[in-house]
Amino acid sequence: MPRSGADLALLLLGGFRALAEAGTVELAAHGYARIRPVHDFALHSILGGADTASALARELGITKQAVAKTVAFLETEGYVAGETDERDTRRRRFTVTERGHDLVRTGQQVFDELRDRWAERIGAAELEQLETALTELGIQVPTRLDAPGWLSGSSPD
Amino acid sequence: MPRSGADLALLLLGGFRALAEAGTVELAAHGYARIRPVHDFALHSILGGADTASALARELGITKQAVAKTVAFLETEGYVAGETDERDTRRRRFTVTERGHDLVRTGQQVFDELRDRWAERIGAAELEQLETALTELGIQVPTRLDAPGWLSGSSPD
DNA sequence: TCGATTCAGTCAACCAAGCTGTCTAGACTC
DNA sequence: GAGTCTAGACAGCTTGGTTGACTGAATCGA
Repeated sequence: MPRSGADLALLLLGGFRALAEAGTVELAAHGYARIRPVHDFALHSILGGADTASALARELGITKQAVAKTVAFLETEGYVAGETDERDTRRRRFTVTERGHDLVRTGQQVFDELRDRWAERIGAAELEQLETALTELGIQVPTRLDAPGWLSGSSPD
Repeated sequence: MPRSGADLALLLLGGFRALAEAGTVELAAHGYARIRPVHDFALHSILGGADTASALARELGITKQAVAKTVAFLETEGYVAGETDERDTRRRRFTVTERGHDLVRTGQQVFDELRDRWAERIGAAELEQLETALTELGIQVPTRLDAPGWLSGSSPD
């Protein structure tokens, strides 16, 4: 009995959602409320050197305005600090605060634990095979996190 | 080298997105533009007997208002037809039109083909194992399609 | 060196797909 | 027949993005 392609898609989405939901809950329980992946991504990008709004926009594939909002959140929540670049006063350069580092660390930990729990349930080998399969399919890690395609009517006009 | 939980989440999302994106494109190419999963879901639900706005809302887990918009789209695009229930004139009962059936059929076909293509690339056995693994994890097919948890800041206050 | 262009960032307005809250009106229930 | 429940609609809000117009700083080039 061959399974349907639609079910496959939903399984994948369901899997992601299960992890995501649990992760958000755990993070909130650790005191990191209202954290979305884009925040974590932004922190990673900043750590990776994309430390201005424009650079982040390029890296995250969203507009500068969207970045501005995201970074404003991160700044008011104390995850990043921004100050004007002395060499180029147009720019504000962001650095990840201690609390920001904590968030990144905790996030990693939380998701690793969730993965471990999965491994326990279906076996480490099977989980690794699942990851290998997806990797082999050339699944590229999405840079844009919102609007998962099919969901949000992103038809290419 | 153990992989990270975050990567696993992104692989799953990436997998879904790859299918979803390709599916949307294919559907658009077949003349079904701006179709989102919720549309397909709604059609299935109507076929399954949830043929009023309220019933659809319950089934899809969204509000009546959201259903109203969805159904309005489906109706103007000719996928469903609605007419007032004679027994209960408050209600409009929806039926799936021929075009609606075509869409459902084509959608299935498109996604099955995408799945076949994956099977060719990584092997049918491996793909089935992937599906089995996810199924074993008790991944439940998401009823709500938008706001995939971690993405949309659905923190449980 | 001055003018043109590019680039960083902000503001305002908009969009999409949901949401809540309020309402009308038809249908059951006693 | 009164009260309650249900179907559906309308208005307006929310979230997380978008576009477009703009200011002001930096850089390029004749």
